[in-house]
Amino acid sequence: MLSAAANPAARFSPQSRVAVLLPLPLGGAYDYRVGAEPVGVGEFVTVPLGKREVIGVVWGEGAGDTDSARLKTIHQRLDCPPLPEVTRKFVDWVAAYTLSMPGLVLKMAMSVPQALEPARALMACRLAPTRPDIKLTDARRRVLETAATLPPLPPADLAREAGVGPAVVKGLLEAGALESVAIKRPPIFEDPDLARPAPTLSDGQRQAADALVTALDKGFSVAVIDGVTGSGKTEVYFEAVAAAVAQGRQILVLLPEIALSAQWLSRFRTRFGVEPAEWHSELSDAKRRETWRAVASGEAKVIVGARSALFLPYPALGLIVVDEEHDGAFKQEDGVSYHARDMAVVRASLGKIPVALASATPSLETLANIQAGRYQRLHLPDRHAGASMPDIVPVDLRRHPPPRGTWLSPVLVTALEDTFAAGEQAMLFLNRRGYAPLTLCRKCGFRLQCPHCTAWLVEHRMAGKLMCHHCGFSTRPPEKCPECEAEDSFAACGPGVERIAEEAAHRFPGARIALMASDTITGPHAAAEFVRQVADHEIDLLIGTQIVAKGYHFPMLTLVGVVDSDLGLEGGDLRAAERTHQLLSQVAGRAGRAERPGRVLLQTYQPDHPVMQALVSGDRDAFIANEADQRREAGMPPYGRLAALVVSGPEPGPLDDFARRLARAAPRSAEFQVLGPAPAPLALLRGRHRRRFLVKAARSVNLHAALREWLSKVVPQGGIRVQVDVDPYSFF
DNA sequence: AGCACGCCGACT
DNA sequence: GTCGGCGTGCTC
Repeated sequence: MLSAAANPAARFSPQSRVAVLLPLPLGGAYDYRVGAEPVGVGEFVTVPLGKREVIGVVWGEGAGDTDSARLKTIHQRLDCPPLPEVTRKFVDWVAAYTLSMPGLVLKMAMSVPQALEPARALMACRLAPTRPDIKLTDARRRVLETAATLPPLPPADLAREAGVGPAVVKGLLEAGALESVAIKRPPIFEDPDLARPAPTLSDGQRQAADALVTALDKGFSVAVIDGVTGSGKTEVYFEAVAAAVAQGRQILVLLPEIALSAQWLSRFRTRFGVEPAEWHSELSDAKRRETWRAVASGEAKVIVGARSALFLPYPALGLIVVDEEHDGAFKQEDGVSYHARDMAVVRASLGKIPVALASATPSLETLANIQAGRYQRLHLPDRHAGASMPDIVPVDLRRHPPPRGTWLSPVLVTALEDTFAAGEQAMLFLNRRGYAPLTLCRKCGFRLQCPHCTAWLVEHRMAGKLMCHHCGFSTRPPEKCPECEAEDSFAACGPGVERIAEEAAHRFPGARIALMASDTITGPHAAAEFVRQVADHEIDLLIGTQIVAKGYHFPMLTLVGVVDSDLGLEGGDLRAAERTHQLLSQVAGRAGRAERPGRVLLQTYQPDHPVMQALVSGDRDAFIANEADQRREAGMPPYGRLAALVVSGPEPGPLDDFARRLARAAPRSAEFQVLGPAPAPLALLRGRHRRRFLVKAARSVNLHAALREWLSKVVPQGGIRVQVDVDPYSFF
């Protein structure tokens, strides 16, 4: 009855041939011979590969296409929970969808190799059965008394309990008065406390929360929590989190930038009394290892993470929440390029569980899915606790221009003065790091450019550097112009946040000003400290880039000024208008979140642009409907499909030859259009030349099959690489 | 990803 | 004459 394929817990007997997937960029799983010990599908094993030994996962029956004489034997089975079937399916699915090597996707699910070693037992001290004849000091007596009354403790804990230094415990261990025993490691992550009182929800919130809770028992579904900033989306999904925990399931909450989400964590702590497990790129190796194990064993119940947390080996995942689902940070661009929101939906579907997408400005993709009836919309129309929506006003820079050499219009300056006079806080938003985006020579017009990229060097005056925002290149400002050798001839062009801070400091000498940008915030702690300073009103004016737009809640913040509302509209990329609308809505949502009404001033040269009009009127739905119509007519996502193909290489000549050959091999039809090759928007990036193709396909064609077929026809060589991005977001 | 093999510059 | 630079290629 039970064939290997039908039985998810298939085991393979000694000497049989199995496929082992290795976390390496290889075309697929490799076949190995099972050793003396049988192995099960999903189990972690070590295998020989060339001269070394690597950890892999038993992926299924061997393919059998390798000569059995060449087959090597599995070395050993590792003693840790097998990779769950749904995780394996997910790895395969993502690899197929993104056209990337399955091993690279597996790597995302494995994190650190040490995580797979058996957990080291924790050493603890207790009284030895017989006390040797030793000199008893006060400190030693305290330690022995403490050890007699408490269960065995690790040396450091015992020393702390006894109020002595660690050396005393060490001395007693060596003297034989204490002995060490192995104890079970205490759980690292405590279960959320469900007995804590839940906040009172509004009727709208209650309905949405009930819908999410009901969905927990009904298999796969997608719900969209669509509510304006301040409408209490987090409280709503916390109810579903609580219900899922009560069922003994695990919950994954994806945030766009976990390292900057101190406020989210404190809300979680308030609601559930414990810390959730965190997963993001800045975890230390030790933390990463113990978190991975706690997820794999089921000990960690609630995991909050960045997009990579999707690939953790959850044995009992019951709910996924994607907060700020519209956020571009969910799209991974390098390596395996995937959109975490879309993959979260896939993961939920494979796991037959519900997923909730939350946003004040849902993406067009998500809204299209609501319209098509695939996703259920849970609408929260009002700000809770009586707060009203901020008043959004455009400031026409043609009519109220800032004085020469400055960037704040008199209208905005007056509003800021009024705000400070009323004892309230303000925020200025400009999505541009550094002092000035471009530096040029006044004598000859030479522009300082990155030597490795097609990009200007951005002056960071506080750091005393010129930096490339694409590759990290940084240099001291040159003494004289590299072109005409003129001295002191450099002029900063345009504003960055540092320059706005300079202007504000000059304009409002009494105001306490803080600058917040990704390069001035060095980690979660710095971000938390910043947030605290603003929340405690130690800051009057917060000036920042994108990161101030995130879900912070500052009750005294009543004025938001957007320095350059038109910035995101440049470049004419597909999502420019949608993205600008989302970003500015988010920024605007920072104003007036408590009982004080908020005001938002949008400095713009295009007050009639549909994006500005939509923000001013608050009619998001009309704006989106119009965007959707345009996309539909152009056959663009979500109504048509896109893939970007970037070919890169060290030399432009051979690269162009290769690109031309690729172009000639392209299948072309009305349903599958290939545009390019064209120089990629960054024609030179990190020293590599880049050319780009754009594939525009109708939903009716099998995009993946066509791409695979196409790419198989031309083999890159000479250091040339082909990178595929299915559903590209940014066009860089 | 590693680790090999392989072909051109500064050392004993 | 060798030691060693990292470019290309393979690993079941």
